[in-house]
Amino acid sequence: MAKTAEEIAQALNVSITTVRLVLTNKAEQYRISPATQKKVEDYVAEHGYTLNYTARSLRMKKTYTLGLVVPRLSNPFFAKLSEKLETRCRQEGYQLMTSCTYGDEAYENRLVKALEERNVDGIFIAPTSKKSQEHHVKHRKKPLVFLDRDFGSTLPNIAAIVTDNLDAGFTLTDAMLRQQPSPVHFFAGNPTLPTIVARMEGYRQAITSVEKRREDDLISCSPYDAIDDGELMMNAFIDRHGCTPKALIASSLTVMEGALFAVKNRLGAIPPEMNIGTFDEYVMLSFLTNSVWSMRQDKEALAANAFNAMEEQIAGRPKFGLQVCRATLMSPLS
Amino acid sequence: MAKTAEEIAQALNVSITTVRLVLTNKAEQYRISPATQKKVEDYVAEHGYTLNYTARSLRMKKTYTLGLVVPRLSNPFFAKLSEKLETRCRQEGYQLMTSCTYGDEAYENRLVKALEERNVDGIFIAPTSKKSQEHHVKHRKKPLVFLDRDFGSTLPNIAAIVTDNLDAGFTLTDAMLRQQPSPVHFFAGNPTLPTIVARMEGYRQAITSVEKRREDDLISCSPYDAIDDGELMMNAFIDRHGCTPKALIASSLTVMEGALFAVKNRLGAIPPEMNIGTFDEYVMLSFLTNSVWSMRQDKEALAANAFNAMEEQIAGRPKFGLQVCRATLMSPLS
DNA sequence: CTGAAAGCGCTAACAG
DNA sequence: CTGTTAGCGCTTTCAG
Repeated sequence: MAKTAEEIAQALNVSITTVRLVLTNKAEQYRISPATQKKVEDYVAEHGYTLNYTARSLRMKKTYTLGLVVPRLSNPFFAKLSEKLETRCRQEGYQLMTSCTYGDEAYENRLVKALEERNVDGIFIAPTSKKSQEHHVKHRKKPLVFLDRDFGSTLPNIAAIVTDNLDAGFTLTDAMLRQQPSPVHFFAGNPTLPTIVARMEGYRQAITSVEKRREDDLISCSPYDAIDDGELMMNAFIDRHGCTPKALIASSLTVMEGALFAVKNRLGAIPPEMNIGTFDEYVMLSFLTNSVWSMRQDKEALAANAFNAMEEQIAGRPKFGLQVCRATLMSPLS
Repeated sequence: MAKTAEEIAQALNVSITTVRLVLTNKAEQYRISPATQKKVEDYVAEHGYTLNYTARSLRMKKTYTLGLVVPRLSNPFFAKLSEKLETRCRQEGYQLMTSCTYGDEAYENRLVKALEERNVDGIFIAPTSKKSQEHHVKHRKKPLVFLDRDFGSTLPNIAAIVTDNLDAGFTLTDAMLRQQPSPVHFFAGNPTLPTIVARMEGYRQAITSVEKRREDDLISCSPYDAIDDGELMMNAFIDRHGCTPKALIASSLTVMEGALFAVKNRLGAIPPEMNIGTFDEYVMLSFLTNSVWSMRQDKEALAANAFNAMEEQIAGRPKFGLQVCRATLMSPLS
């Protein structure tokens, strides 16, 4: 068991201060005699010393701990994002505490409260709804950075880092239309999410230039962004049209998984001529014989920008506003 | 900003203890007068109060925080596992701090040290190597539970929760052989990992009953359990045999991803007649036209057992030893 | 160069 | 029923 500074001091018959000075590498600065320095160092080398962050935090009112609240880690996008963010935080000496909301507002609020009680220095949140986002800004006692989602609250002083989903939606749709001009359908899971709204809007902008059809024929919606929703939409589609879409964009990887799952169940296989477009790429999608377009979100940049925004807020010079990261098109041709 | 107990006491002209008693719901027990009780409650209702866990932790020498150290969250298995574990911890009032090692021993040790400094009450680890596992048990100052991997250290008093990988390897191989008796190949990423060793051993037991071939012809190995390794093994296989395996088991989902990626790159598509077997199932794999067998690990049970083991250690009545959870076969027929 | 002391907000024990 | 006190291990400030 590593000792506390006081224990070391007693064992060595020097004052606590002296010990601390060498432990915090201020020995030179305070010109501790090399002899005592060595004494302490040797003792530590043998018995070890681990700084007690709890005590330190209490005194300094700073825990070097940050919170991250995401919908679910089983979503590969959030898994990757939190991986990146954790690495970045650690580089700067911060521990990250990650929790999942499962899309439950009330639970999300409890998570945030739990993090505040733990005196985290700040919290990253991918909020579930506009309501929950506003709840957080209204009750915030800590630096707050919204990640991936910003519901465009009317409240001021919000820092949010998101992907340029409108551009992503447009670019994706446009690329698919170049390949095959016939209808490209869109399955939207939870159309209240700003990410989805933006992607749909990009889709619309690209589609209306070539297609005059009523949107109802092209866009399916489902209340949640879960695998079941993708399944439901696909089943409804097949029931109605008697076939799978010629080309399909899903609003998220999860929805695409549900949709393809339904196809596989109904038809026994995924028709290879069905063109697929999605956000949040995942290797396995490319194993299909289908042509797959996907927008790769820049998780690295999202994490880096989010951390920077957090650091600035912690330092007391917050830079509020929306920061946008671009996604890049992964096309089946390249 | 929520007040501290002392601030409330001053504002209300009662003693700190009185305030704390009602805050900790011990008002009844100590028969605080309803009047003062109400006074405090009203004040809290208006101004709020958030318990300072840092101070509490310092005093109680207990943080209600646990650490989790895994190779990477971008591995869907660990993402799901940490999701389950986080939920379970929270149910019991614990916060979980998750970090990724990226398979780096030195970094892993630093992560554990960082968690100890934060005074976590215990640490879950999926260790990178036998060496790192032994390092942790040797230097442990906290309850320790190994997750998913146990290198079978000779040191005593280890608690580990793992999947029955030998059985999983056997069951998987056996099922595939029933379908198609010709050679079933095995791609092993990082054959020093106990999970992989056990899966290979299960494979061997199943295979030797029907096949007399030299193992070299059937098993490929690569030093790491990463996507590149799967790719390398597949490329080598194709170079040597001029074709893809008739049936392939990969030691992990990651390796399978790499292998299929190589196939797709070399041949333009995954030959549909290639039978696929893997551990750690993932929906998307089932979208292939290939027959896919997979062993579904019981992440729920792993998380629950790990948490229980941790709780027992924290309570001072450790139950050491290996706890095994069974995986279930997902066959293409069902 | 080294030492002493205050105090972060809480819990626990004891004193009225 | 309510109040006082010590002390968790650290940082910070002031005194030698």
